[in-house]
Amino acid sequence: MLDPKLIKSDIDRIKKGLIARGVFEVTEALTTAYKSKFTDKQSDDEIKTFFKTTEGRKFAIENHTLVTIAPIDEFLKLDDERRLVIKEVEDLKCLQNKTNAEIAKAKKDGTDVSAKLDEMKEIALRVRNLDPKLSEIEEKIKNVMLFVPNICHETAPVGADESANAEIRKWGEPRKFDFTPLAHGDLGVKLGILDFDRAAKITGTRFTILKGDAARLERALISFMIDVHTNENGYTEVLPPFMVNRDSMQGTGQLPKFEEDLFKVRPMDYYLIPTAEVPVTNIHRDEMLTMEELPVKYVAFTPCFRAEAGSYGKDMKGLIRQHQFNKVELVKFTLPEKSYEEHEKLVADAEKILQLLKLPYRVMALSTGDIGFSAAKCYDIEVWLPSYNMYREISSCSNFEDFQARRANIRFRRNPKAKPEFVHTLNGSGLAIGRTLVAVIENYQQADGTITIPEVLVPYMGGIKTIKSK
RNA sequence: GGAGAGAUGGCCGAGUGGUCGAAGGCGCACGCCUGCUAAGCGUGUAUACGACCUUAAAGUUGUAUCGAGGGUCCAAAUCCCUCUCUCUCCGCCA
Repeated sequence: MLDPKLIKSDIDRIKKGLIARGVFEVTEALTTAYKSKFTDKQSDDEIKTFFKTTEGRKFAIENHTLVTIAPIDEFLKLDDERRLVIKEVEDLKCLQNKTNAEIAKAKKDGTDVSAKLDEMKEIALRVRNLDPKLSEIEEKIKNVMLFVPNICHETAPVGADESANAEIRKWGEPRKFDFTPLAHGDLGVKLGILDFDRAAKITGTRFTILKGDAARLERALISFMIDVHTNENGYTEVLPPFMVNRDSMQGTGQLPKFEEDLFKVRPMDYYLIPTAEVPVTNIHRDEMLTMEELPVKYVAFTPCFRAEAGSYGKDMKGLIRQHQFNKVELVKFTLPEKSYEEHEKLVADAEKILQLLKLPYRVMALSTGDIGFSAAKCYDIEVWLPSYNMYREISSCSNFEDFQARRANIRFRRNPKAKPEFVHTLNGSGLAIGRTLVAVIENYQQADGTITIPEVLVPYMGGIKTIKSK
């Protein structure tokens, strides 16, 4: 059933002109035209007029950013229809209720009511005809709505894809090797601590067996990260279910749009979680939080399962892209006015792990074209990987503003009498364990083929300082 | 997996077809009263979506909501079906 709150707030957003991104892929030609024809001196109105005449679609220009407003007309039309039908149905029901009261009274008095009953039968029939019409319209609205992505924050760099991402800061210097560093996959197999072939045998491609010190290192990383986040960063540890129902997936925005990326569990209609974000954010679904509770901060370790059909090249080898991987995830529920402040803190909390591990990284602000469906703003933390000779994503920290809160109905009151408001939700990897393992193996490898254990992990490794061939 | 019991407002709890958005109690809010660490009295106390009104807040009004969905009926908290969840017992299991 359609959640009326969802309709209301989405229509409001759209009326305010805050619309879908994704315009760039659809109208690449327009973007090119836009770039070649206009300079920053042009007024927004001039540009707007140009686009209106260029194509039958409507566009809005805001701060020289092209945004489509195509869904507006459809929404408004459906909304008007909905209002009309509601009015009609409710008037009829009102009549019904009144007549019902009269019938009840008349029956008590012993008066004849057969004439009224006939009248009522007719009204009931009319209501019955209108009800499906209403649900059909609401279904349509819901379908449009659930596919409308979040609106990017004004501080997100504008651009079509990852080439427009902005580097915010860099930490550490990539190490200079006096030998040719191996890729983690090759080194791991050589050391006998990674086994891809047997994993493919027992399950399939894109699964890996960690063995001996690699398995222990994975476990060490998990404990280390959780300890830092709970002891130093103030998060509460949770261990959620690794399967969730459809409502949860819809609440955080994975469904309905990304069904094909998920593993479905039979015989229940459950899904394997693609990230702890799903079960952890949904902890407070349909709940009313109090002012004192906020911000709520959780850290959760879970395996993550991703079906993701497409893949390419180098990532197919090694641990970078797996159907199953471990991750420590940070999730926050905050006051709306605090979410961007908390977002910065969240990134810093994740960065701290890399700093303690002494792994070089950089922080990227994702462009409007690269940000995921549900996020308003997103920072990726990218760790240096010698075998790629580049930085690779190891954490993604997003502010969803009220996008997830609206879908999942997570609210709070400023005081017991105040109107409920939606919280803002945020999450970020803190960090992806598998990729951290890769970064440790590659950055800490030695000329003799051994791997030095980062200092902070030694206690978690039972005092072992080096991984050697057995 | 099998058998049974249950799900009502912030909480407890009545209510087996019509005047029930729902008795009563607790809690909470406001007011009154009272000279004593308190009690009493009164009033109010859900959410959502419409309409009207308003600069806005408020207000008036309609509809829906008694775990969820569907059905019967002129009319459902109440009858029927399906599902979910909780509790008790049995089975199975780490």
